[in-house]
Amino acid sequence: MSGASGAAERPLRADAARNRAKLLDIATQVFATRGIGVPTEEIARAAGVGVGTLFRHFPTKEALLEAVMVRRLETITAKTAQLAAEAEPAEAFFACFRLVVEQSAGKAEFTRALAAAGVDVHASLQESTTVMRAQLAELLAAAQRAGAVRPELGLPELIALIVGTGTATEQLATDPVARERVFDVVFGGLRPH
Amino acid sequence: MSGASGAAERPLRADAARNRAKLLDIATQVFATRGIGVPTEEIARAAGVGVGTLFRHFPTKEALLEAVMVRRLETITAKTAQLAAEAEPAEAFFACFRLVVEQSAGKAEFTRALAAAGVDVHASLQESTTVMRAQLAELLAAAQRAGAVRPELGLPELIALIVGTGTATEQLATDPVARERVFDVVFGGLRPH
Amino acid sequence: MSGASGAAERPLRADAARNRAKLLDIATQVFATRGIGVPTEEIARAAGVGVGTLFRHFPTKEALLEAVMVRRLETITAKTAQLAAEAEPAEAFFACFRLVVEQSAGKAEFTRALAAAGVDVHASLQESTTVMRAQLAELLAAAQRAGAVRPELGLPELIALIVGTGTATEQLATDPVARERVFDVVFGGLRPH
Amino acid sequence: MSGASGAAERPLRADAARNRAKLLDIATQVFATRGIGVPTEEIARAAGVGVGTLFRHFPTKEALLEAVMVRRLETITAKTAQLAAEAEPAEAFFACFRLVVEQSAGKAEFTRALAAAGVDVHASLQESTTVMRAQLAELLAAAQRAGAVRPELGLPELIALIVGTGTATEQLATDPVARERVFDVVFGGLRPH
DNA sequence: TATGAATGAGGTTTCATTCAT
DNA sequence: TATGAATGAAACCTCATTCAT
Repeated sequence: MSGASGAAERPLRADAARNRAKLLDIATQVFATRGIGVPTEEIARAAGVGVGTLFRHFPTKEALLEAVMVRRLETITAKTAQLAAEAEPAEAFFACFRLVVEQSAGKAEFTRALAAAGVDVHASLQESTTVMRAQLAELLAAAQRAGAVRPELGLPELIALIVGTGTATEQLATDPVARERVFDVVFGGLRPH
Repeated sequence: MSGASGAAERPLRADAARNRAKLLDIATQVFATRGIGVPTEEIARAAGVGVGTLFRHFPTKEALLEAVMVRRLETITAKTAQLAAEAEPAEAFFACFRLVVEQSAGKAEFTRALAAAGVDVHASLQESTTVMRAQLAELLAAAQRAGAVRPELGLPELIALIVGTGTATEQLATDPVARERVFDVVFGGLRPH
Repeated sequence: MSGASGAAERPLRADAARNRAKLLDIATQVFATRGIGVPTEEIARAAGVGVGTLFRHFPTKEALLEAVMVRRLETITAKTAQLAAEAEPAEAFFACFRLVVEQSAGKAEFTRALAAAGVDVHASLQESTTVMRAQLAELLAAAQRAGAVRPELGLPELIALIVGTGTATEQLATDPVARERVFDVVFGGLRPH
Repeated sequence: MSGASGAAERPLRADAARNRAKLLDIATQVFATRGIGVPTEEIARAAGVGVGTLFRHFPTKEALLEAVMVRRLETITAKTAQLAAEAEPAEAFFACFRLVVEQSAGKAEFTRALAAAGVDVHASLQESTTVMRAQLAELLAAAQRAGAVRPELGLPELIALIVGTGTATEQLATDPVARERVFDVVFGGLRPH
């Protein structure tokens, strides 16, 4: 398991890899803060490369967006797996819920794309979301068996709640205390009544 | 009560008024179903008028969007006021929460605009949101006095939760049962532990 | 037969019609002299309108090209029909051959497009070429019955020869005498040996 | 034979020479089948080398095109010289006419470039065409002296007819019989009436 | 020397907004 | 006043050519 999940087809030259990474980083950030409407050229400029380079790496704006989302999902899934392995079911469930929410927070469009996940995505993205869904399903089931979460809750609702909580906390970016109270409410509601 | 909230400058000829109303109706619907990215021309065509007419009534695309939101907010505020007057504090609070969520549901862009409410809106929208915020603040306070809602919850969190719940239910559009479970969770969490 | 062949779907405002015509004229000329590679914007500028106007009338560069060709074909077919009606079979055949060649002369790309006629064209162009082919077939048959043209010649060869003669005369643009000798050769070869 | 026609500046390493040859072969073929619009990169890929290598050998896309044409002309000139030496004037003339046409057939862009020959070409191409023109002039004169070709025909018309016949036969690629009839017509027309 | 990543000018097309009819 | 044609600033994307590896 030495190769990371993204496993490039060919080794990719050092500078090319650097550029690709830089582009993904910048795009993630720019899409998050300014929405997916930003001109491709601006992302290229922010990354310090020409448009041509961007389009060599991501042949389409949509492809760039997808790559951003895939990478983000992969990061989350990796952290989730770790958390799930290390903690008790109940603790793991809530920690992961918070993790996913926080990783997506501030990235409105991304959140929306995650929302559309089950619907019409391309192969690579499909794959990433499938992994994440499987993880969440497992965490949920374990937490329910442990009596820490309402037994009637299904996976779709869980995902909807995660996305919703992301939207909610996004608006409270400047007020950590209020954000914590939002988690209190949602987590409180998730526990058996 | 001749001067409605929008304060009409001049009486507006009958057909002009009809056009304006039609445009608002169509725009509400089109923005909701196809996103705010739709060409202005398409909205005009759907409303059966020329683009010129549209721009005569709303000097900017943004102005149209704002008008759509203002009208929606006004509708909601009116219904909220009615509910608040007719029901017990606790009942009124939850009914209004659900009302606002459902009125915004399926209108992702609108939800986001509502989210941005406290930040950078234009005068007319500012006014509408202020009214709504006042209503919600009152409902919240009353419900808390009645012991039906956690006492530590503030208005910002409440609004964030409404918006978040809107996002969440939006994704469960086809599954009313799941949607109801989302409300169960959120409402459960809102009550004192 | 009051309506011209092009029969606009809707009356089209006076200025719009003027612009459309101007664009077609300019495009015909520019494509002819500089090839189909010229930027669309240049055609718009030459016609004294903005790019937007060009694209309102012809939603695609290809559409513009097609329109240019259709109009040219229609002009030719009309003149051909007149010639065919007025002259004896032999005379008509050769006059039309020359007419088609000369109308296409100097328009290399157009000639090539005409060449591709039977192959992959869009509806409107298909229609125009079909008419022209029918005319040529009739002229050829009549001339052959009159003993003025080799009896074994088929329509495909005739068209190929027209296109080829067009290419040939195009190169002799500055030397009318030489061009006439090319016609002598081809016409001589067309007659029964 | 160290100084080949192109006058190699330096001996050129064996692999470099192989690459150059491969590039010319592939380019000839690709330009012929897909037009001169194909991206340079595609030609490089088809030849199994990087773009950099292509541009080392041919500093410009135009230079590559020119090299392709020069080589083609050289091939034709060589074959023409052989034919001219081996056959009677009349036979040689018609055989060479057909040869030139067929060597250019299916290479529309090339034909056009040949057509532009007398006009604005670069040195190396100029040279090649000059040789070919001299050969054709000689063949024509001999055939006219032998009474096999109309005496009034000049070199420009001959070249125009060759190019035109090339265009004509190109369109009949799938019908050898029709193509033969085109030659019958042109050859018939070339003979004294 | 060969490679292919990077560059960026330029091409086509869209769309908010203005203005002649 | 209503219409929809005209406008032109961008947006996305391609490709000849350069240059680091």
